Amino acid sequence: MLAKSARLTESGDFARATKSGIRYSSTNFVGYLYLTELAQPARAGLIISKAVGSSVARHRLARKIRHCIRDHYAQLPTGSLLVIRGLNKSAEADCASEISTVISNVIRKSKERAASK
RNA sequence: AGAGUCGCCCGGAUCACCGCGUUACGAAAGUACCGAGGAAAGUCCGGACUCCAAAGAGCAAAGUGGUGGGUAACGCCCACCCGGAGCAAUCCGCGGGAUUAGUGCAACAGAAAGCAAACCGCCUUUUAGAAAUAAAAGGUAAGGGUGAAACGGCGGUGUAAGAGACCACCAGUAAUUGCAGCAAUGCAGUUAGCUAUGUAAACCCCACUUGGAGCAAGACCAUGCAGUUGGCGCUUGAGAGCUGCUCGCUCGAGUCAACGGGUAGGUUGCUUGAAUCUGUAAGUAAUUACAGAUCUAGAUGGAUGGUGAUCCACGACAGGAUCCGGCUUAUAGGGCGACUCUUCUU
Repeated sequence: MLAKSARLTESGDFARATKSGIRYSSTNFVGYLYLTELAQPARAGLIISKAVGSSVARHRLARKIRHCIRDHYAQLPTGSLLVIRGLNKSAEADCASEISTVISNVIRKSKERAASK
């Protein structure tokens, strides 16, 4: 789970991450990462599609994803905004391995882009 | 032992480590407590609470519909009545009014579905014919066939054949009397005319109930902006009081429309309540009264997850969002109690 300071809470931040951030898609998840110059800790948020299932199914998926993000939280750059989107089949997916590849790929892509600038 | 009916309860358990939400303590690190459901769901009823100045009247509209009781209230619950199903326990009912307010409808089939009717059949008379029979006129609702429903039922008298035309018994309707019951209603009797129905989830009539909007209610604090044009008005009253109309009442100097511009962040409401548990008393019961004990989520991008171990039946439906009382729907599996019927043994 994530501490309160590590959560994305405002709709403006969500819009910035999903529209302007770096994107990486796997079969069941989409990861967005947006880098800021702010000196505050990295923050993360979730978007779960209603196609995942009932309220219980969506809640369970959100808990699993939050848990996985926590394992990789230390790798995130300072001031970055991370958004994970859960797609319709993601309830049956193996969250732990898939989320870790998504996060590592999105971090790698952001570093490549920073280096190319 | 088998078959069945009804009611109630549980809804994986225990431990360790890491992690999350509120609250309390603490300077901090941190520590401690508590942390989803029987349906949290559908949002179908009823309330509490908040706002609409106050919540007035009539019509309209909507809802409810056996009787009595329970309740803050209900379309809910309990008991009883009536009708239906079942051998029974028990279950089901959208259960006011269809002579005595009125209008309408009854598909298909059938001759005929509210007043009038004869398809087949039965009977009589007349005519034709040697006869079988045919035709015409009339009588007939007992029989056949149709239908969810067919003009009370069965038997007899009677008759040309028939018919409540008449008789006995039975059923039903209306009026009425007595008894039982708070009542719905039941039981017993008398009289009458001799008697067709369904539909009110058709209009309608009767009785009772209902002002509107909802916690994104409402209150407070921040942040931010820019006006322009047109209409109607300033006590001879524009407009407002968020229901369709009318009346009444109140406020009232600005207001309405179009175009354009701005903000959409936080605090509060927010959980002690028609509360839960236990006991006693009243009541057939729903429920109520009293006493004692307990404090039991309060998030706001929204808290319950991960890993490991043990046990078993290997875990269904499913996640709070202002709060209660119900209803409805979903639900793997398991447990308890009461009752009915059948069979066997003593």
